[in-house]
Amino acid sequence: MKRDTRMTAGRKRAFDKSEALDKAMRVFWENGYSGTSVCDLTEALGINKPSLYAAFGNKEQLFARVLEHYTSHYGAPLRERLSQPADAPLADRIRSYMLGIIDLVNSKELPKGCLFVKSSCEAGGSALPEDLSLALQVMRQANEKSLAEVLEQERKLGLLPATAKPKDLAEYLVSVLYGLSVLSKQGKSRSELIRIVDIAINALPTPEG
Amino acid sequence: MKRDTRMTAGRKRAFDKSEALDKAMRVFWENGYSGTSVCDLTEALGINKPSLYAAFGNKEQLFARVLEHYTSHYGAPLRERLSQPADAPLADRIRSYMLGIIDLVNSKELPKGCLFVKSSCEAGGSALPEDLSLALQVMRQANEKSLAEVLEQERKLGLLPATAKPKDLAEYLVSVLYGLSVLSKQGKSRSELIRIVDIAINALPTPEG
DNA sequence: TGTATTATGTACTGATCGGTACATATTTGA
DNA sequence: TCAAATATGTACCGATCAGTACATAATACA
Repeated sequence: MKRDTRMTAGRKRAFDKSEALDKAMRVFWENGYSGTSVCDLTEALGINKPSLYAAFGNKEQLFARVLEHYTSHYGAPLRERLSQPADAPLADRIRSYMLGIIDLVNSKELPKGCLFVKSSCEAGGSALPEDLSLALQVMRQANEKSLAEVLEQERKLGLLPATAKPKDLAEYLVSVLYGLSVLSKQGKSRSELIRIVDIAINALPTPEG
Repeated sequence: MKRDTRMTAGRKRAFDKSEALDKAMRVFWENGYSGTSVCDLTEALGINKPSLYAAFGNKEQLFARVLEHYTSHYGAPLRERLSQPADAPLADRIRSYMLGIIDLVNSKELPKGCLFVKSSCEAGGSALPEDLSLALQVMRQANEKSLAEVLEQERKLGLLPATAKPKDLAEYLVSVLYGLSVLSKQGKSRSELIRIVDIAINALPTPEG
């Protein structure tokens, strides 16, 4: 069954599995889960259906791996901007993080918008299998928690007022980011999105005042 | 062909057309355009397919009417909160407007989230017909424009600084609202969403400062 | 009471959906 | 060179998709 790096008997896979995963991500990102057919996927990947099913299980399992791939390769790496130039002002780091999100949801080389937001919008009804809705829920909680933890840390360092509520602030920032991804999907330009960020930053409380 | 109010010969329609439209809206709101089948609709409406096609054309035309119904009956009426108690502070009116949106996207009697945001996320790819994507685009521009016009009016009245950019502020507010609808879909409570609004309001500039 | 007109219910269409059976091709290890 | 194992390509499965033909029922008007 499990092959990947190990060398066992059998014909070699004629396509690169992680390249295929990235291609599949773009198709789902473009058309959504229920808007993507298995034929759409096999055409984009240049493989036949049995190869896809052998490599990834089925459409639902493939989408679950796509979500993993998306967050680990595209979403999560941006989070280090929140703490990375440790001597930079918090507002600057948050701005840098949000600009990173803008470049992700408004890239020329990727579908517009955010796959995670798009999938969340599909969740709940019959369009998305329940297991995938649950997976999204888990990812959302993890993302929100990591953001709130960064802000809590900043508060302890005195870069946020003692009265600031990191969880609420995190949810606010997430709300703006979600909105940016929808606006990007609707055709807004990078500079327009940046102007939104520059306004949104003003809502953050400062230590003195 | 056209009947509606006029009295011509022929069997009477056995269902209320506008009630049917509202029911159809809820189905699309729940499952999205590509996630909703015509059978889903006929079951929810309690009618047969020929009746649906005779009354609304086809799936795409029905969805276009659903979008109209949604904005005119649920979205647009909230906008008067932006100017209505004319003596109330602008921030209070904006807050009231945003709370109205929260109650819309987080109602117990309606599907969670915003049909408009959900549909926008489906747009672009092959999941949504191009004509519907265009219709969404038009609705988005109208909504944004009306919001910006209110803010421009306020600026002229001196309730916003002369340097304020109504268009940018409108896009910022829209961004937060879009985010709220996604967060509501993800399960956030009304009180959590209100806390986000109360933070978001802080980003608005005040005349003196 | 006809007759034209419209709606309804049944039953169907071809196309596409997700998924697979099966024969064939290719690889490793014995 | 042979056998076990894995991948590929073709061709198919039943289910569901959006949409419709057609016979029947009900209504307004003459």
